[in-house]
Amino acid sequence: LGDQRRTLEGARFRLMDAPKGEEIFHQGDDAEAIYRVERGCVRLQIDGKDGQREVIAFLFSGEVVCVGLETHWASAYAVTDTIVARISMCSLWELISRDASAARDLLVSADKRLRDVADHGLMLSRFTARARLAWFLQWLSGHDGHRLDAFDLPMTRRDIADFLGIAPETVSRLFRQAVDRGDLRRLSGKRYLLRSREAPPEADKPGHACWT
Amino acid sequence: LGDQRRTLEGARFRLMDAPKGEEIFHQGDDAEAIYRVERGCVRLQIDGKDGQREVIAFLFSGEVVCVGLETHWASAYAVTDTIVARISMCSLWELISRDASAARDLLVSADKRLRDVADHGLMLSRFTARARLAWFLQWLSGHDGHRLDAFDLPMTRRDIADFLGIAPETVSRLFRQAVDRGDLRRLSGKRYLLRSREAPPEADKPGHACWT
DNA sequence: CGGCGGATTGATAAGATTCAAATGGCGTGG
DNA sequence: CCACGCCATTTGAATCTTATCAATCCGCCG
Repeated sequence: LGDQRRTLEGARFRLMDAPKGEEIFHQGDDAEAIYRVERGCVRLQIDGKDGQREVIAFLFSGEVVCVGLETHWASAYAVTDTIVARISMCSLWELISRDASAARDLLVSADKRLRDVADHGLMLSRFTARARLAWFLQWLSGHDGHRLDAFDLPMTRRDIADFLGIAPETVSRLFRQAVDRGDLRRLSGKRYLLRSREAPPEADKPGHACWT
Repeated sequence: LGDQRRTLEGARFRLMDAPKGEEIFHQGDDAEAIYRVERGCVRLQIDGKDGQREVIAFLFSGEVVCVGLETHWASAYAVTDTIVARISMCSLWELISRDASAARDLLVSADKRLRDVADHGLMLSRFTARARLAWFLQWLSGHDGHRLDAFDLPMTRRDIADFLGIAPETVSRLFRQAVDRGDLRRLSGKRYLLRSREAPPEADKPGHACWT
């Protein structure tokens, strides 16, 4: 969907439905398959010991879901109604031994995920709460349908909070601030519009350099 | 060194020295090779725009250094005097097309790294500064020479701070507290000893459940 | 022996969390 | 179709952790 050639094209797979909120697999389960998101949004998360959880990533169409080749070390949930392509491990290994370029594609995909997670870590290390939300919204607005910067926010405040490493209340407050400031507008329901970040560079007036 | 069979055994490589502090490769450079640490300690980091940086990981003997298959999206530095095996990209692709199990090993290694980085993110999301240091010390004490829990701390306070996402001053304060509390002992120079975390479970006396 | 950079320590302030309460939206069932 | 109830979200106030700034100390290397 969109990509010229999808990762793992050529592998045997089975399409599966996952209604909103449903668990696709759970941390600790045997990894019997890997998945590719065909439609919708998937949330990857690690559950800590004290009920705390970290949302590692939100995945959209075309992205490969692979967190553990023997045992899943994270859980996957459908954020919206979702369709995933399930590729069993034996299909996967079969493909790899048959087609070296598939192995390469998979490595590239794994490296991309690693990079994303590392960037996520950079955000978690050093960003202020406000910068975190800005980072998230700008990332998201580049992903979805992105017609004229409008985008959907299918995930809950809690999901966002656990992704950004801040409290849900803080997320809420920052949303209000962003709207009040005019950086964010709510169009309807879950649909939002982010003020273009390529604001004219002559905007030297103090107050917000880029609202990050 | 230690592993039954090393990842990427069978690939052509060249051993290279990297004296303490030296850069092995830099973020943004073309990825001409991947590396395997043979001896010493390597630090992976991402440099942010404002001079801020995130230390993604510290790597020890046997671990594969791969952050970017076309362009390095992170930098690698020698924390101690280090020897790395340099495996050029063409050797790598050649190996993969020749030996599917090598591809599998590499995927497993990439997945392990991803898991580590995701765990790192969990720490960055939710842990208090004190829990971060505990997490770090316990991880490190399981890695190094680990004779009787004694271990080396080759990295600077600044490195640790950037790895844990806290200020160097905070790291310093927490070290003092851990030593005062008796959880950590300095043996000599960079050598430390961590109090066994398997403290008798009958230790119900309030004060420190596990000092995390 | 001197000097330089990393490490420590202290005081202060800012940011975010926490707890608690009120509000709102959404789906369900009447 | 509307009313109800539940759960997510919002809002407020107090608190606490940690960052920041600045000064000093220490260890190491030349």
